[in-house]
Amino acid sequence: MQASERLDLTFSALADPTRRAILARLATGEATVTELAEPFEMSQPAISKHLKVLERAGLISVDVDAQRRPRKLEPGRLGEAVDWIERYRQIFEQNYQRLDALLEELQARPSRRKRAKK
Amino acid sequence: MQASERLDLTFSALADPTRRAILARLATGEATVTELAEPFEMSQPAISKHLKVLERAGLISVDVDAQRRPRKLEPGRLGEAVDWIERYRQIFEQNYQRLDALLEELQARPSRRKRAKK
DNA sequence: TCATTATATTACCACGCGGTTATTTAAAGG
DNA sequence: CCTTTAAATAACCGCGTGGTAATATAATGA
Repeated sequence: MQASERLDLTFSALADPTRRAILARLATGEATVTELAEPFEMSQPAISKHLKVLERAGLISVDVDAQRRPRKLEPGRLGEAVDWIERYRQIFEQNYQRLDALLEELQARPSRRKRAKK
Repeated sequence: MQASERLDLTFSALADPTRRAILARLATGEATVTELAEPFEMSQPAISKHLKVLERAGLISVDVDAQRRPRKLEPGRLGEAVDWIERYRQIFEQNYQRLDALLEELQARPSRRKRAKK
């Protein structure tokens, strides 16, 4: 799968508060569908759908234990998401440093602007 | 606004490849709607919609310069998103450490399991 | 004043998402 | 076997999203 597709799936999986709560719960250890459904005012099929979204995003994985299907967190994709964000924050910061230096220079030696700020 | 709502808006804004590309572009400096629309095979109103999503999420802000409306990156919300992810990665890592220790202990002194792995 | 440029807004459409209830599948265990 | 338990699947619904084309708004500048 393409990196961009993976980011699509990861970020849209993280965009739902129920799914974030599921991940938060799974961060403390694996859990079954019914265990995960219990704290929510929501049907079991609804939770199963959310879990499928999280699986497609590669954020969780399934084990098999009799009739149970315990889920556990798979944090690799979270890392990719953080990496994407941090990359552009860094570029921005560098740019901001330069802008800052430029502003200081302009205060020291003010000159004509290309377009007036209205 | 609630922190959870902000995360909803931030992550769903990041879930679209066009919007991520826009943010990547804005990380290198501010740009107008038409400048942003140019590299995409997409109409100007489509880009304006994407920009509105990014604004609602607080990821960008608008300046006024004559008829132009240059957008610039507002990286604070990206920080909130990273913080959320990193928090649960950390909890998971700690849990994983403990699990690791437990597994070592089990190998040293194996005992009855509660439920067979089938 | 009038044409041009930049952007926003409106109206529309197809599609996917998040939820429901009802039903089905699969394994466990008496 | 048959019942129970755990989870998945199907069918459905309302709504938001991502796109379009057409039009409106706003500021510039000749």
